[in-house]
Amino acid sequence: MRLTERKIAAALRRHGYKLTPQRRSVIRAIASSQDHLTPAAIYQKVRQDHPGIGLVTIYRTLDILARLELICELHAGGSSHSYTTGVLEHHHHLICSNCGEVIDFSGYYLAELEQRLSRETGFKIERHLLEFTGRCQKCQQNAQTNSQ
Amino acid sequence: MRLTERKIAAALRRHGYKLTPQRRSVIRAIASSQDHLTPAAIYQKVRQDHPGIGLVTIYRTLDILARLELICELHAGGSSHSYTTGVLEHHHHLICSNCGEVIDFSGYYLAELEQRLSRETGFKIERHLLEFTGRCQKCQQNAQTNSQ
DNA sequence: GTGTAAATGATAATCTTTTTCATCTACAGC
DNA sequence: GCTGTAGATGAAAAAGATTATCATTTACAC
Repeated sequence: MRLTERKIAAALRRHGYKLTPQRRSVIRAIASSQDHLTPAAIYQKVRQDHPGIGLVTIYRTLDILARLELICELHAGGSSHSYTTGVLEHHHHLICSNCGEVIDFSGYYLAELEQRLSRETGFKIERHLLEFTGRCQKCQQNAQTNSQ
Repeated sequence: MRLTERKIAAALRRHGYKLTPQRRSVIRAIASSQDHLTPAAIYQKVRQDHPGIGLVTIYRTLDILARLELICELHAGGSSHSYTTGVLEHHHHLICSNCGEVIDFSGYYLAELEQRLSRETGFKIERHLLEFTGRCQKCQQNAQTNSQ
């Protein structure tokens, strides 16, 4: 289940951050979209409400939200990170290398491997990142059509 | 088993790329190090042999080598990518969030999950990225010492 | 209300990576 | 061994993404 705008805003306050209209707007932009958005895309969306907002504020807000794990950061191959609403349920990503579509999946746990690694290396594991990259169905079909 | 400098060089030639001293030097820098190196670090190493080399050449060479999968690209959290010798055996990364140490591990295959995802989403999966992040033993000990 | 610590926005700096283009060179073919 | 040429290089600058600085503004605890 995805976090709602209200829950994210409340969590922000709870952690001692001020709830400014700008931050609220950034949160709304992310929460209202199903996609993973880059800072630049969020900037565009937020400027519709706040024409004067600075890109800096976007970065700062994203940084806080990501640190609190209220949004989820995606390290796709591209030049820029992107973000989406945090989820209560842990999940991973499947990314189309052609069109960039991102599908979330979950239900597969790496706990066993994590324990083994921890035992063998002495690491205290905090996080993991699992991403698959490939061609989505649509892009496979397009590629076929174009080459025939 | 890691690829050697000679094998990488040969593969480059085989794919129709010219084997310039600069490229050879970049390959040597990567192959002679156990660590994952950033483009900037490789630049520093290579300049010892080729004082006149441009950073651009490093980027171009890394781009080719990564595309041919002769070296392996790491998307650590940091601001820059890093690279290490390609390996014949598929592997994953365990990264210390404090000191940046990288440990490779393998022997855990995601084939089953990959098949399931492919079946459920229609994706043709090409690649995956699995990274664990945590604190290495040394950094855990240091943290303890400092806080007492 | 009011004071203050935190947040904002403008500007500029920084850092990584890419583009452009004139010059150079590895190497295939002789 | 030469030589021609496609491909590679290096210098410089552009392009992007992100971060730092700082004067001004504002949310909110009291």
